[in-house]
Amino acid sequence: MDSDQAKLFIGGISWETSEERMKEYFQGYGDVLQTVVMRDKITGKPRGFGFVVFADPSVLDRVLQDTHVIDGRTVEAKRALSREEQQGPKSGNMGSARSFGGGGNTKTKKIFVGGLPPTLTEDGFRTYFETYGNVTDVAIMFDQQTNRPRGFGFISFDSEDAVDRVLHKTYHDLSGKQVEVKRALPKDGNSGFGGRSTGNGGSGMGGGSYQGYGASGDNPSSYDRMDTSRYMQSQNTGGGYPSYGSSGYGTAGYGYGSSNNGMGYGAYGSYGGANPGYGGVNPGYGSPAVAAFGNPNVPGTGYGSGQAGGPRSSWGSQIPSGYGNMGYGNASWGASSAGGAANGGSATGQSPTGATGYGNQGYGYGGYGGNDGAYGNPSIGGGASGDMQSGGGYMGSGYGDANGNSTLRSDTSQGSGNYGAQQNGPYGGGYGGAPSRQAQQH
DNA sequence: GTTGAGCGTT
Repeated sequence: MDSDQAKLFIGGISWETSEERMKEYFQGYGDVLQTVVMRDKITGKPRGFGFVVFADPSVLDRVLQDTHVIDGRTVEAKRALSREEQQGPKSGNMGSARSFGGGGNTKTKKIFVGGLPPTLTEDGFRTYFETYGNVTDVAIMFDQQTNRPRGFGFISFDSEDAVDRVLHKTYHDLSGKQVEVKRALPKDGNSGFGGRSTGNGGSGMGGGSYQGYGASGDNPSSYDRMDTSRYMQSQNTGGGYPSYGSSGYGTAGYGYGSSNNGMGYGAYGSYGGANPGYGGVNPGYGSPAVAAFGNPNVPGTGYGSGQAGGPRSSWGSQIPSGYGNMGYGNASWGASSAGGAANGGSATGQSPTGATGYGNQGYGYGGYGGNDGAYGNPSIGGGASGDMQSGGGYMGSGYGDANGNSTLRSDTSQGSGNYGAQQNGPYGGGYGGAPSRQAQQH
């Protein structure tokens, strides 16, 4: 993030130190766009650190060299870590992500604006942004109960250029107070592939090429079977999985059929290719944080991979949280981040839909070499990561249904082909059932 | 007391 380049973390500050005080202090080095003192959200007690954002990154060097005493405490200034960095340094390949982020893969023309002063009106909001282009929509969010401003809002433009212009700067001076702009997260998981940040997230496995899939693979037809995506976005209770798979890429050819229509898992499909008989088994399921079917014998392979559950929040970095990670079985996938990357471009990082786990396999990821019997092994305890769907019952039940039976919630009787030893999960047996043709051929 | 927090409605 550009703004992070000029942002410093200030640690060890006094509990008495305010934003104002910090600003006064650091103003001595150059223009300060913003200071913030972090407090406990509940108690309001200062946590002893904060951030300062300078207008000009070049002053950082001086700031970093000096020692600083504010309100009687010697504080420590360090470069602020981006969230990506916090999760695990990725040898600085972040920069390359840029071309994706700003570029043409973005569909959303909506901007999230954070840090709004409570006094700001929608008029003021709009007026400011109109200088960047045609504003088509403005919204300042209020708490539904208290009716108090929540401090953020949205602004929509009619052109991507305008959006780009706005995003060129992360901080905007709106009637005296700095606000922060970011691309809005697409609210519905399908639209958009809008996630920026390209999730080069990890893996380093040529995320670029995935992006390609991410973008082009979008198969609109999948929308047809989804009612309102909004609806599905909510918990997966009961209804089973919405067809996350919006993807369905490769639809034909890859056996991604939507054989499970209605039932949810739909599009997953398999890749059956290399592993006849496993037809149904498909990485990712696109389901949120589904742990992959790991081969228990391969520790470290990333079941939940990616950030199952996503640490803290994905705001800010908007990293795709690795839905649909596959990584099952094979260590070589292990990285699971492979999954993350694969989904990367499209994962919204937020929406349970979207982010289908396209069967990476078959796309050159080296087979999943997983060992066959492993699937469904009850010991996997798979669900692990699934913080979104508690219970993680996915596993347990044999997917891959060799019968090509696409029935979800089938009972054990479907068994023959099921690898799963038990039917723990609410999702019953053999989902994945996918495209029978592959599963059965042979 | 040392790396935040925020994503809707039509």
